[in-house]
Amino acid sequence: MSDLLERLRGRGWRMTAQRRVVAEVLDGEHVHLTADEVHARAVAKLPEISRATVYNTLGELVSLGEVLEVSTDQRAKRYDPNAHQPHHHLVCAHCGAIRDVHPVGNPMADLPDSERFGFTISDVEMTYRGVCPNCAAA
Amino acid sequence: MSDLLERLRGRGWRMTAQRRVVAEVLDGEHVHLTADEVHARAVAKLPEISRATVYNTLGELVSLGEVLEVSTDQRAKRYDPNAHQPHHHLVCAHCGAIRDVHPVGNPMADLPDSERFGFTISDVEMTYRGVCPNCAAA
DNA sequence: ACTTGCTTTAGACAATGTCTATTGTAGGAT
DNA sequence: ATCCTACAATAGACATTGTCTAAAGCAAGT
Ligand SMILES: [Mn+2]
Ligand SMILES: [Mn+2]
Ligand SMILES: [Zn+2]
Ligand SMILES: [Zn+2]
Repeated sequence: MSDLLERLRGRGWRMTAQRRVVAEVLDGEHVHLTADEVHARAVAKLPEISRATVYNTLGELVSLGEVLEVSTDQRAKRYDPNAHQPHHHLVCAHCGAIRDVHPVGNPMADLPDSERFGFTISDVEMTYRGVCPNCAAA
Repeated sequence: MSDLLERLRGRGWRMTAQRRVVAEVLDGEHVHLTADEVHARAVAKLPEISRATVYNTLGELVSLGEVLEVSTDQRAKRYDPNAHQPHHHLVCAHCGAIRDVHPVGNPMADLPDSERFGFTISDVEMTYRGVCPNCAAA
């Protein structure tokens, strides 16, 4: 994720140990951690990092478009580093596991004019729900 | 909404003034109130109703399948009496206005097997976002 | 090395929701 | 009509998630 850090530095981001560990924690595929999960993992690498800094940094990464906020349940928001490839989510109703998915088709086109109520629509968010293989086995 | 009350009584629901006003508040189309909004409107009809009772009653109505919980933002959950007609939502990104919508097509079929990760999928939730005519005018 | 403005921090505060112990009451029994 | 009792309502403590503030720390340019 050092290309992310380079990009951020180029955008005037002051580089600190705290910001580096938050960026490191958010690396990977199908990563959708809550702020407190990010904090717990960041503390493992940098014990003195505070909760406020994790929230601040996540908020900045979201503003910069480098991380997405995802709400698949009504609990804590989740932070998704897969911000550069549009996608939707598949969520296990039992354990909460989240996978990135890419349905075919154009859901925008599926909403008739008569159902648009004069809105200018810019975005559709799809959440598939079901039971993951792990939970089905148990 | 007295058919709802009849149905509930038939299911063994003890009828109280509090439950009646909550059910009354939840009557209508495109109604998506938060628990505290329900409480405020219930208080107007029955000043002594408590916040806990509103939460309890909403939770029961959800369990009974008579009201849906909807989360279109990461703020408070919203309670939707339109529980018997499957639908999705169109949300104004500016003022939060919510409309019930019925897109055509079958979004379940739009998720290829290779993207299902072994899940047994039971449901899809779609949220269209845009700007409502009111907010566009201003 | 110095300076300065950005960053971090602890903890107070806020919003939303849950739980508990007590009091009240709906509706059936008499 | 009155009584009983299990179910419901209530106040307020508590929990979770997130925001804000004021003080202290520090990155990076000079
Ligand atoms: Mn994702
Ligand atoms: Mn609805
Ligand atoms: Zn699962
Ligand atoms: Zn609007």
